[in-house]
Amino acid sequence: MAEELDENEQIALRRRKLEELRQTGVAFPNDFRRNIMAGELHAEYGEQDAGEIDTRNIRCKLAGRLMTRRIMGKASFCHLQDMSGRIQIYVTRDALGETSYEEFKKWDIGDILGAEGTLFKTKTGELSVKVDSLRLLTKALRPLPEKYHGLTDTETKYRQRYLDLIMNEVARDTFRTRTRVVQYIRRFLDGRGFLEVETPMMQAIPGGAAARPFTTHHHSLDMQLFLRIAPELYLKRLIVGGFERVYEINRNFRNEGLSTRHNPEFTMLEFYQAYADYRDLMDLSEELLRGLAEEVLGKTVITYQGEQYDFGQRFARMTLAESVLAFNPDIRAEDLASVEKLRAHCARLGIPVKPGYGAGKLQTEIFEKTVEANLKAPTFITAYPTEVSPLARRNNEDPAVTDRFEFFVGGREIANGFSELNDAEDQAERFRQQVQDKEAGNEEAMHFDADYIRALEHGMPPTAGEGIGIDRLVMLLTDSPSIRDVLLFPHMRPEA
RNA sequence: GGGCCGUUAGCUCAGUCGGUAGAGCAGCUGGCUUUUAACCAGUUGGUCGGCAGUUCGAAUCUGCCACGGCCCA
Repeated sequence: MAEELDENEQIALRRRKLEELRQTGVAFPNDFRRNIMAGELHAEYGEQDAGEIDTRNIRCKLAGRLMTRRIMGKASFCHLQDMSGRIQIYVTRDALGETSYEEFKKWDIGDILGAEGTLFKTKTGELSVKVDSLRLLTKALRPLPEKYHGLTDTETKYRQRYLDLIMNEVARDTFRTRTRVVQYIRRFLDGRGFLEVETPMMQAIPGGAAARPFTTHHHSLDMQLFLRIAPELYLKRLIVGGFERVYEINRNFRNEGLSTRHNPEFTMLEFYQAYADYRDLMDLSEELLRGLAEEVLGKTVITYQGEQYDFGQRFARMTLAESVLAFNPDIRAEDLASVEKLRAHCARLGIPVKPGYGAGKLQTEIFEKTVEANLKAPTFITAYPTEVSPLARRNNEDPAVTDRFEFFVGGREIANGFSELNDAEDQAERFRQQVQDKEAGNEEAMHFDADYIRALEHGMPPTAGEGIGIDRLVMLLTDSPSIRDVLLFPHMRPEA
């Protein structure tokens, strides 16, 4: 069914202009070649004085979108915008000839032009190109948002991201920063001997996290498949295979609600290092995050939504139990071992609990409700209960907790890492417990992955692994309040 | 899932007590050869998110729905 496009007189007029172009020649030429970009001109010549620039007679060919236009009779000033920035062009009837100049005056803001001319500086000192040849490369049929306020409508920014990118420098910066974040992480890990790999996005048994998966169907195999919720179990199979340091930066899919922190698909870094433990990874994380802040912000103090977080200082470290006690004066240390006492505390705090919850799960619930949001300064929380950590290695002294940490800043979880469980028999037992939970109605509980157990039975070296949520990290580094601000195309309901 | 707020011209926004809708930008016409939110004069453009209801009369009041935002679960 053909989509009904909204039309107005501005669009209709532009369509008529395009029709004229079709009649008189190639309406969409592709033979123009530029030899420089706006940003390069500013970088090279921005500081030079007008006389010097005139003397050097600098010729250039530019292409970009017409963003502004000031017509003063027989001369006009415009700004062309390309990927690197904007440059002013000076278009005159004398330099262009009467016919071309009259054509130019019929073009519209938003059109894409190719310009050739000589560099100069105006009397106000703006670097500009005096154009002697100008071509319309692509006719824009729809008008751009208003030049001064730009595009501010949140919904349109997300649905028509290209408009946001054309109009808003902040949006362009955010997504450039996102790319730099990922580039830095790759460099960091590559430099430490990690191998970047790709593992299945479609899995027969979704594993590696506690989450509801999306389902899909393979027609020729006639089987149900799940979009992955995590790459973890595949990456650890690679560790078994002898790839002792691997990482993957890719999408995960979790079937949960949307919020300022959740998108159904999101990007995760996971990396695994053999012959290391969770403490090694905490050190590594600190180094990574500190270097990343320096790389993209040029400093280690991050300002997020008016608050400041210092990545230059050593990050705080405390156990989950310690943090629960620190933020809950009403809870005594001995209560943490008692399911009865913990249930009472949950009731008092208004935390809904289910019958099967043990002490570890109850502690974690209390942690999430009362501690998490308060972890503003960069903090590692360690010693997560074994009950909520089915893939993590038990602590040698206290088998009720695991050698695991999560990293928090600004009250938000950014990373999750642990010494990996490489005891195949313990892992099998943990899976059985998960299956029981699933049968008891927990839709986020894990499946029993016999193939993964078989891999562990071949022997996985002692290994530590970690996941870092790239979107949340980028939010932090770009001071973005919503995850949608760091996703080029966030998930939206269909338009009405 | 619940609460609150929003949806008016291509964009950014006004719209009083319910009396048939305005501005700026953009567009169109004319003027203008160093402008930059260019300027000056004139001017076109509306399913007021959708559907019902109340009313002599609804952008405005009521209900339902859609989409978006924020908060909570």
